[in-house]
Amino acid sequence: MNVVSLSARARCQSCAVRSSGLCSQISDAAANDLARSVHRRRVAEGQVLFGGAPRPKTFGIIVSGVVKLVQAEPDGRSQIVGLQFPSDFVGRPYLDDANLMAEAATELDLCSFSGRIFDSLAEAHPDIERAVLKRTLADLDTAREWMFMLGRKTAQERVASMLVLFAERMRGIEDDPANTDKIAFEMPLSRTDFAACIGLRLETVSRQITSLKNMGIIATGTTRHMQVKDMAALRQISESCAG
Amino acid sequence: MNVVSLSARARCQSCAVRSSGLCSQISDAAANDLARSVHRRRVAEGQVLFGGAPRPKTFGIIVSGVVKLVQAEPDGRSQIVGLQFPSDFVGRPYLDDANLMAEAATELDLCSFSGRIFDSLAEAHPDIERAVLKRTLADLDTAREWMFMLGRKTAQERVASMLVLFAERMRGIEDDPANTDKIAFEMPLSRTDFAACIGLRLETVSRQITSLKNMGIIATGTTRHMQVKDMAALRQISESCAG
DNA sequence: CGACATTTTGAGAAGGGTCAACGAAAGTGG
DNA sequence: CCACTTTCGTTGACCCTTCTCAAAATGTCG
Repeated sequence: MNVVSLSARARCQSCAVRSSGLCSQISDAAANDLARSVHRRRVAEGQVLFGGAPRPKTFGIIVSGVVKLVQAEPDGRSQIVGLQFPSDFVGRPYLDDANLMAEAATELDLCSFSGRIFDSLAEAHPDIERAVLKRTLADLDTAREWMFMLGRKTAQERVASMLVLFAERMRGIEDDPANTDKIAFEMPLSRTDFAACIGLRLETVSRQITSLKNMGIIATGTTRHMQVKDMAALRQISESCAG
Repeated sequence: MNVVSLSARARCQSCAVRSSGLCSQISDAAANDLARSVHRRRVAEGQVLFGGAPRPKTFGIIVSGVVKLVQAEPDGRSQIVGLQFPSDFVGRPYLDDANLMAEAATELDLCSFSGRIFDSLAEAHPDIERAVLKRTLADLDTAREWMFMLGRKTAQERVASMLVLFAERMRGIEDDPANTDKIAFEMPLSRTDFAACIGLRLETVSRQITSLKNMGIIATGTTRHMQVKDMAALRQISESCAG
């Protein structure tokens, strides 16, 4: 069994999120058990991880890509209430029917496991539950800052805030970390999804992006390519639109 | 020590939230340890439980009253991002400086304990941590439904939603549970706080309440007294304002 | 009863929504 | 490889909801 567990863990050595994922915050014993139960899989953009009718109910840690959490109502309105990035945990423990849908916003690499396996691991290793608790508390903090944005910020502040978020979480693909003022990245979301994140219509988002371009703070190449030219200015706008 | 723990637990027998609080969802051993560490106290309206500068950092379970969680920015704007009612857990484990403030919206009865005690109890009893995890996940679900409201609902839907929430959580003081269509209760929040919950100005809230009164769906006595005359209609409005 | 805080009502302004047209990019099939 | 369709993003014009500022009304408490 040591052979199995060692080889399972060995695969983790080359994992892109080994130092920041949930798995890095638990005991070796728990990490070994987890590694043995996990499988790497690729998920196509648009695929539902949980919350859809047939309920695949996936758990996992994102290795690459972005997941959107969508709160949708029968009348067609929907709001994106969370985004999960590489190293984040995806899943809703202890509840079969969350009124919430998780969908791959981009193609994903997922280190995934089933709900049953999560339950038995949580039972055997309290430190896994503690790590999930810490992540959940952090998600709650994020959700509450997001609520401030939805309740109180202007359109321009919202767009700037979201661009700051993306710039911080999507960087590293082609950037040197030293250059913190100019950041280029691929937008993980369509304009429609972008708007659904910040509680606006896509036309409004488009206008605000144009406005930021005219101010010289950002530039866009092909549709999804975003270039922040003055991160400091963007941050300032994200906090107060007043001038 | 059994004498001590028994007498500590004995006090719980008369507690108003003994059957719904965190303490009812953990093992007897954990509940005994918790009971021994806890003290009942009364908190005045407006007092800060955590997040203020001198940082009292209270943990506790609400026995009576309402706590508001406020996300405030330096420029003066603030958004209420959560409300905690009797039997809810208050506190932010594992983080000294949440960017968030918890304040007594009404006078409170609190079954409280310190952060240090929480840490040692969590260490000794994994089931306490599991119970907190479940509460936190439920809080996250609530926050995300709230986000939908802030991002997508109209003023009238927001006011109706919040009244439904209050009606559901403030009832029981003078109501028979059989009569689910007419509910009377005391509003735990001022108009200003009410507005801060749903991302509107207080004038807009006031107008919407007037409008609901004119529709015959609610009635108000003195300022804080609210009477829902047609709960079904209120629910319907809370979900879609369309007509 | 009088002073203060809170709530309601009013009128006007503005931010963002809606509808519609246009342009750009990407997939499709010959 | 190129027309064709389809999807996605941008821009424009107009309108409606909500915000803002101001005043009146109501409630609260000494």
